[in-house]
Amino acid sequence: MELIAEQGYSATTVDDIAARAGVAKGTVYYNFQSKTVLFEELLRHGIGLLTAEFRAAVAGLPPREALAALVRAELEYIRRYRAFAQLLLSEMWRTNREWQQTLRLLRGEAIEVIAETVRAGVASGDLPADLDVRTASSALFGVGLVVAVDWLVFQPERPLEDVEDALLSIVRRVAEV
Amino acid sequence: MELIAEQGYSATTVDDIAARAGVAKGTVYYNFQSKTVLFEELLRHGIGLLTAEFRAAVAGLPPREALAALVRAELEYIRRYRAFAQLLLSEMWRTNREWQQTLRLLRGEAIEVIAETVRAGVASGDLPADLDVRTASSALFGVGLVVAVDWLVFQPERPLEDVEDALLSIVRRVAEV
Amino acid sequence: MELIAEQGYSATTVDDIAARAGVAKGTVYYNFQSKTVLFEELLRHGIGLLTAEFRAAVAGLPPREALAALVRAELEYIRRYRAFAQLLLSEMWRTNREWQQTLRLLRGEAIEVIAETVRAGVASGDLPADLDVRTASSALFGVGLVVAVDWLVFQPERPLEDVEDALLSIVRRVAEV
Amino acid sequence: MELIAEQGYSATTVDDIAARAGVAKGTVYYNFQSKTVLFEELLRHGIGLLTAEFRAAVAGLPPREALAALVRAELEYIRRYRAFAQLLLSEMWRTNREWQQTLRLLRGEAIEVIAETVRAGVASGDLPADLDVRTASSALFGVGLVVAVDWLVFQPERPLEDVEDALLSIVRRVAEV
DNA sequence: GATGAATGAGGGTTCATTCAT
DNA sequence: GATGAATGAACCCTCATTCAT
Repeated sequence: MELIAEQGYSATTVDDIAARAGVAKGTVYYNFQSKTVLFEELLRHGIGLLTAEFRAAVAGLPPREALAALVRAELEYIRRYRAFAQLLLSEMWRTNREWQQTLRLLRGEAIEVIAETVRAGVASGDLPADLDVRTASSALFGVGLVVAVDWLVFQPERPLEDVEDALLSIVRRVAEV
Repeated sequence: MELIAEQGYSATTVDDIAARAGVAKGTVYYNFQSKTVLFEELLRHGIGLLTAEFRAAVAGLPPREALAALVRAELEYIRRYRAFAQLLLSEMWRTNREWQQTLRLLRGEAIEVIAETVRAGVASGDLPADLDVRTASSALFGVGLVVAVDWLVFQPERPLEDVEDALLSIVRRVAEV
Repeated sequence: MELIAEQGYSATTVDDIAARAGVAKGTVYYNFQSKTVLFEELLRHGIGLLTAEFRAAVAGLPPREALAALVRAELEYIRRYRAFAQLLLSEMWRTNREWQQTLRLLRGEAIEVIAETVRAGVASGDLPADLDVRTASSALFGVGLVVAVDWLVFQPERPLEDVEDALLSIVRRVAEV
Repeated sequence: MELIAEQGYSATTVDDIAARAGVAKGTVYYNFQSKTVLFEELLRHGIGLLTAEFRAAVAGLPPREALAALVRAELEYIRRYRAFAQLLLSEMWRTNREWQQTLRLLRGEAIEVIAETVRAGVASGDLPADLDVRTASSALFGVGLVVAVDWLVFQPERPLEDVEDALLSIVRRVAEV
């Protein structure tokens, strides 16, 4: 995960992976069908973690607070797994890739947590009735990713709290009934 | 441009490029120092086009209208050069790439147009005084990219006008003094 | 070794080497870092052999006999590894080559055996006191090489013993106190 | 000549040659059938020069003095065209080269001048009667080349006069009736 | 369960040569 | 007489994958 997240998929060789894992190259193939499958499982692991944190963040909170909690959870995740976040940003909107299917599925699972929150908010009247659930959810996910990574890459001296404030204030305005 | 934008840098071979261009492989190397340089010139060309359209869009407009015009110009550009936009989204926030230097420079030129507009708006009082110019400009650029590409990739049936409306309304709210 | 010695470094492709060795091309690269490194190891092997035979030839002999033994050892070596000797003659005095460093080192080791003999002879008074050790050693090495190879290439019908006699008589005259 | 002598045949591209000559690449092919032919003419020119100097050196001298003059002429030539001499040393005893035929011919012409001197000396009784003309001539030529170049490459700090003295004294002893 | 030597398809790059202008 | 854009064969090298042990 460290290697591929830092260097990218193509730049990371199976030799590298085996060496970092402290096993022989054959062992990688003993445990994974192919490099592609290994990468898919990496994506599964990484996005699964994010989805789990999304779930933990919203647990028991009312819609508007849950929304804020999701933003915080995403930023926190990106801060902790910065390289993986960059990887996601690179791969998420690409087409013609072998693992595209898998990635869409995983993206769907993560966004579904956001969607549930939005859906509940719309139903309870806490969020605007004309808010398109699917659109709002995926936009929130994507915007959080790009804004946070942009900050990390191009303005690393700034504290991530600033991003959080900016994003939360925007979300709040958009979420106003 | 079509090939690399569609398949990505590594997946596109120089053979592919030569074949698509209808020339021999040697001809590619007669015109470009290396595959990397070719890609850099591709980036230069593509982002140069965007920068030019940014400049054309804001010409003579007052700050708030210029901001809206920039959003429209970016979306229009992404609609027209969809594959290139995906490429940008994939490469813009990666590190450890040979063309990173070039990309950062070009990104800076494009964002500078946005920054000039924001700066003028803050100076004239049309935009909030506490708006951080650098941050706001790069965020606007990034958000437009990810939201539009997300739409194109995951909800292609929706008209791009919806994205435009959504983005413009957000920008307007954030830009309120 | 046969291939490179016969055709030269550039004219011998890695494909050739793999084919002659009866392995796949990748196998060559699994065992050698690069074609250059392979060639360096070839030089190391070949010159190492010569150095070893030099050492064996002089073992226990008094200076003047040792000198004659060295000439005989060199000629015998050239006869046995004719192609390699030609290779040495071609590469030894070239500059601007990647393996130059390696070659100089190996040359130094081989010549050092000769030098030890000459030095001992000068010290014991068996050889002229004004003989420059370094010069005499490298000249002896080079002359043996060029005279023997010249004979092999341009007058192959002549027995090598003639060269031996000629060289030994010259060495003896020069070595006279 | 400068380029090929310094970098070697393979390392010098036709582009290099054209650039150094200040003409277009096509012009090189307008004047020379191929790179090989160009190299052959280079050899012809370079060795022709040496042959001419040999002829000039021996003109009118008695055999033993002519022999000494030849040694001096060869060394002087090597000093002046050092890179070309290294090139000769590299190519002269190689086999399986395209220009081998040409090179042998040219070598023959140069050595013939030496041979004429030796032959005359043997006939007149100035040189030992049992001296093999062909062998002696080619050996003198080769030894001069390798000893002088060795000196230039491995002991460049020493004056070439030392080599001259050493070679002349050897030649004199060998030439003693 | 684990290994690592071996593979070979495929990639980027070079460069002598050609030929229309 | 001269040019230089275009060529394509050939080269060195990489690396995901296999398989006998």
